[in-house]
Amino acid sequence: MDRDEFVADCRVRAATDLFAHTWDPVVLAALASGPRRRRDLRLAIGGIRDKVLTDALRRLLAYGLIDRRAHAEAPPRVEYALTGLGRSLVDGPMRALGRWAIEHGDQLLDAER
Amino acid sequence: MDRDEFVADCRVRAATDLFAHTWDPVVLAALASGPRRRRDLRLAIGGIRDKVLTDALRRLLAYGLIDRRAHAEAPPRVEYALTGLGRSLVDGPMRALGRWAIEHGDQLLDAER
DNA sequence: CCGTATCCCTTAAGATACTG
DNA sequence: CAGTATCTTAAGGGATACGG
Repeated sequence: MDRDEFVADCRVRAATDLFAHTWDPVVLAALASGPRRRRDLRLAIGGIRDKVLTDALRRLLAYGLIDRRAHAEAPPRVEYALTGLGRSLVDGPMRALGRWAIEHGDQLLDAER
Repeated sequence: MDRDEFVADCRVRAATDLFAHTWDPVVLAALASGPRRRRDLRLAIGGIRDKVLTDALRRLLAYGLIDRRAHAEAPPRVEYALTGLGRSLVDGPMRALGRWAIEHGDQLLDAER
């Protein structure tokens, strides 16, 4: 991997932007263990607003990281799940980041925000 | 790694927040090949404003990911470098993210922004 | 249950100019 | 060279209420 691939206009930049929105990685993580209904998602995450969750889901759908399945029932049932692409992101880079956080997280001086 | 370690209030969340600011990972990447003076940093990155670079450097210093060395000379010389912690982040998770981006980046539908 | 519609507030980040 | 000082704009995210 060349150094310049890392700087400014590069594909790595596009990848880090996937984490630019606070809740997006959290939603991805909540889907790591399998498909989930919207409500379960919101409860599992905790502290997320409906609007914010909607925004996050929309972005992740647009990126092709998750997909949405609506079942025509009453009451309505909608499930979200990782796509293959989303799965590869979660199992690869996100897991690596998780391991790093567990190992080095306590060294972060100002990580509270 | 437990599932709950991944969701909402967890250390992974703290880690993803490190990528929440657009230019922070770019600056880290630009320091991957070794210490750099502020000016070189700005030129290597390209398209970054002085103020924005200052903001990014301040955050990274506060997080303990980089350090700053000012040499008492004329003209002034200031060098920034990765700390051990910063190095571990760049060589680990960021590199994993880079590999993922190179492999799967073209599948991102709306990654332009 | 699954969202949408507002309103508000804060902050990132761009643009421009200037100092030690 | 290495920053600081303002100003401005856009957008993320929180709070609350309502609609299909």
